[in-house]
Amino acid sequence: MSHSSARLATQVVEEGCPIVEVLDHVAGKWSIGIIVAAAQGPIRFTELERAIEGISRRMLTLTLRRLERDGLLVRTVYPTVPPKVEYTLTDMARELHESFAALVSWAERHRGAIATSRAAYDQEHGGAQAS
Amino acid sequence: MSHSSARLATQVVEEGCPIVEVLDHVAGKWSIGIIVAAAQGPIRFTELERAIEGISRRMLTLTLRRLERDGLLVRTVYPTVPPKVEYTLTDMARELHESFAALVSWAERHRGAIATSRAAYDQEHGGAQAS
DNA sequence: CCGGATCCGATCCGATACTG
DNA sequence: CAGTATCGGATCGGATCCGG
Repeated sequence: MSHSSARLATQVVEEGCPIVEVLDHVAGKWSIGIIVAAAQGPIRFTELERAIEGISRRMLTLTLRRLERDGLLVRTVYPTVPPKVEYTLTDMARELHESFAALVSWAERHRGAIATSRAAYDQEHGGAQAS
Repeated sequence: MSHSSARLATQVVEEGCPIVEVLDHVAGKWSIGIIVAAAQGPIRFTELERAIEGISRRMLTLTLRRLERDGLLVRTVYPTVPPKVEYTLTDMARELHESFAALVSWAERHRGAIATSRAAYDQEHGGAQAS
């Protein structure tokens, strides 16, 4: 039937509705970078700040808080002077990291094709379009 | 050395910088839903609109245009009355869909734990926090 | 070193109305 | 059916200043 694909899509996406909410958190602008950067082991605030390069202190803090709240990151404070804070991925987050690695791999493999496609699209739809 | 993890993180994320730009497009609020919904075959505009349920016509159009521009979707117009437009995933997008499926699977498996973690976090950090 | 608080411009996105 | 156009609120995100 011609409906079958639409019905199936409906099911998939409706089931996914709370999922989308989860993914929106996780797919925030900086979340992927943080999780990738933290994947090799505990990492400090300043290390993250320099590692991601482009992130502001504000967004780093906010994103860390959200990831901590979602149970993806554990925050450990060492009461030393100067203070030292380490962020560690939870098991849940390490699983997620594997999917992210696949995503990053995909982006690397196809970003050339994507750029080409964009250029072609922009040229045939009035050359002045934004990113 | 204690630097090694930070150095590695820096490398990974800096290489990923143009990648983040790509992923930002792809990880837009509705992109995943559209790609998942279109994964089983060509799908029409209205079918998408009903399948995703929560998306506005405006956002559907904008997201479709962006995905088309990025070369993830092919738009086919049948000059009939009433008009009929079908959207089809490209091979590149079908690859991406596999990663998305893994992501969705992750979100399904862990959304309970995430909700629990959030509740705990909110309780011990002044109960009134937003989503 | 690791943040929190505030201001403010940029952007996203939904609601609504109109079209071929 | 498949869009486009415009408005206005909400949210994002950078800059800056302050504190433990």
